[in-house]
Amino acid sequence: MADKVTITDVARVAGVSRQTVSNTLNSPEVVREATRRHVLEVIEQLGYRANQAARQMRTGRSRLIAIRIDPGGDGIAGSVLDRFLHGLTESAAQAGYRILLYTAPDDHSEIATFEDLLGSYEPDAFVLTGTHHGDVRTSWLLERRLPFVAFGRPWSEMPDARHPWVDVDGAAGTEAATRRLLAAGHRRVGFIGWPPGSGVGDDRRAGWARTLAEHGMDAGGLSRAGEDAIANGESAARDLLADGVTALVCASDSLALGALNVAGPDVAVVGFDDTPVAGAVGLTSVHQPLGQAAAACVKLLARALDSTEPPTTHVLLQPSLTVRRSA
Amino acid sequence: MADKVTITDVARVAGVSRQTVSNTLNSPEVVREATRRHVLEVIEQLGYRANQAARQMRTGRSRLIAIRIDPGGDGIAGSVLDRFLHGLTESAAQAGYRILLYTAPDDHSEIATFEDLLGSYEPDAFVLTGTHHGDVRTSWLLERRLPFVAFGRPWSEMPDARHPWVDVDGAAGTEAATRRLLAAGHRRVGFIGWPPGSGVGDDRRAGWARTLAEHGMDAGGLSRAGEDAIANGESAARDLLADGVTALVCASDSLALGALNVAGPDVAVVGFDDTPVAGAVGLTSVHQPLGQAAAACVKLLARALDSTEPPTTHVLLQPSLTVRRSA
DNA sequence: ATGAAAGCGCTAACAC
DNA sequence: GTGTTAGCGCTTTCAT
Repeated sequence: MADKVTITDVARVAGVSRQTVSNTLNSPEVVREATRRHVLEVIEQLGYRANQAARQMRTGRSRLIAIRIDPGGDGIAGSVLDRFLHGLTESAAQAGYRILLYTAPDDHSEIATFEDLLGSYEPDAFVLTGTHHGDVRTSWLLERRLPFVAFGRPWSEMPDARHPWVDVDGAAGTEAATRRLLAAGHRRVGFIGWPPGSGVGDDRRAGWARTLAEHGMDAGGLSRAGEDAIANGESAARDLLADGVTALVCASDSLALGALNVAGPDVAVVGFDDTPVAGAVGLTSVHQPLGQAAAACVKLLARALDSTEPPTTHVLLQPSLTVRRSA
Repeated sequence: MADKVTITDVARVAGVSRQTVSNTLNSPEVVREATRRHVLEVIEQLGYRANQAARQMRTGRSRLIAIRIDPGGDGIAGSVLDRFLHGLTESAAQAGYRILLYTAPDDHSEIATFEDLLGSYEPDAFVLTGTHHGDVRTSWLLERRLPFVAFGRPWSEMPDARHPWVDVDGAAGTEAATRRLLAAGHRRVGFIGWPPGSGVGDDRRAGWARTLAEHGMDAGGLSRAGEDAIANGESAARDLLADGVTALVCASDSLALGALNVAGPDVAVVGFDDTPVAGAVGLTSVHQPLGQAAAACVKLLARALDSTEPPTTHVLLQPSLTVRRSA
């Protein structure tokens, strides 16, 4: 029976005032050791849990972190967010926060949702994903000094785009992939990416290009597919293979899957994201430490939420290569 | 500037009392038409949003629906929950609810989380997924008369296991798949499923078996793989193919993927769930209307939350067949 | 149809 | 170190 135990009940049973119970929970150092212990026991025994709504009214803190969930394109990339979300929920719970979900068809609607949420549920912070050049969401939040962290670097030159972020070093991932291909004896290693301008895509391409350069090779075999789709990976791969390329580094598993479809057994292919599809078809892929990324987000948020002047902090995580049949 | 507009501000600007504003929102029929309109205008103009915490304290309703998020096995099935979650968030928002996430390693921990959540954030309802025989979670919630809906039928004979649920007719899905294979001329259609005892798996097998029976064929080509994994699909398929089967209906995309790996181009394969992987490899698969399922869950919950004595209601949705190269 | 008063559970100030 | 007071924003009686 966990029925509505209030702080008054705890105080009565423990034989102290309500305030002492509150202090035991929120400012333990101000309560005498013996009292503290006793109160804690009663709390345990009664199964008391502080009511969030009441606490929120008084403190203005909801202990809620909001994040957008969207069905990612072909669903392949979607699983990345899925895994990140799980890690986020877990890390947040450990830090005493819960995750609140919302959707939005585009960035401007998302801002409208910010306003809605802030006025009603009052989340303490937001986690942004898929940030991009000139992201209106970050500027909106920054202007209002609302706490948030971005999963993804701010791909922008704007000086005020300084905010906490967590990201995975994409270039390091494609570098590892390229190195492996080179070590396996491949001399013509191509890259399939997206059109230039996307920070994430450019970063991944850079890792490939710089590794070839280090080996005194020129980054000739480059193909920019259109948007992230299997069909685009197929046509891009066809072009490069006709060019004499024998190994392919791809900016995503979707593109890699397309490459795999048109590549013979001797062609090596490496994808990016290590999505479930990669495991299913035996595709070697760059793996992102999503659980760690989520934990880092929560850590940064907790820090920003506790100190008045949040220090801008960044965390850049290193990916690893999950090796399978394809390379 | 959307800074803390309270009901008092609206009342002052509109020249009415606070209650009239509250009534306009919660009992519109009790307010005179002209007043109502005016108040609504002021609300809009001021960007007022009722504070949830305050409302919750008074009414005891949080307008929060909680659901567990877990990284599903090989991640392939995980994308099903992902899509469902998105639909749920969207439908819930339309009904004035938000989705709160939590994790739990097992069913018993999940019950502990119920208690925790109920004592602090007080979600109005829970959405359960992956219900199974003798599910302790449903009985726990039922005993305490806590509102919840299960996505998945209660696969149990227990008479008190009566609660709202939404599900997709798995048997109808495998029936459609089997019919298509038969129509394409296949005479030996096998089935790859899981060990008996799982409600979901048994249901999907039943659809295949009854369709063969209708055609006067015996359901000989049956193979029960172990748990849901590609490797198990491979070995099961090998056995059946050696037996002379030319087409395979599978209980999941994971199993189907395994079948595809060992099947020649003339063998037809149909998966289940229409996950992103299916699209990627050209696998025909049974598609579940996840968005509709989510909407139905919210509808059932909203009904249960509004009437005192919640009528147990069920919704059984029909799947469709997404046809691709594999069949 | 509209207004006044009370109180949900909690914690920041301030007294003791 | 502990108890008392007040009030966060809202809605539910009850009076007008």
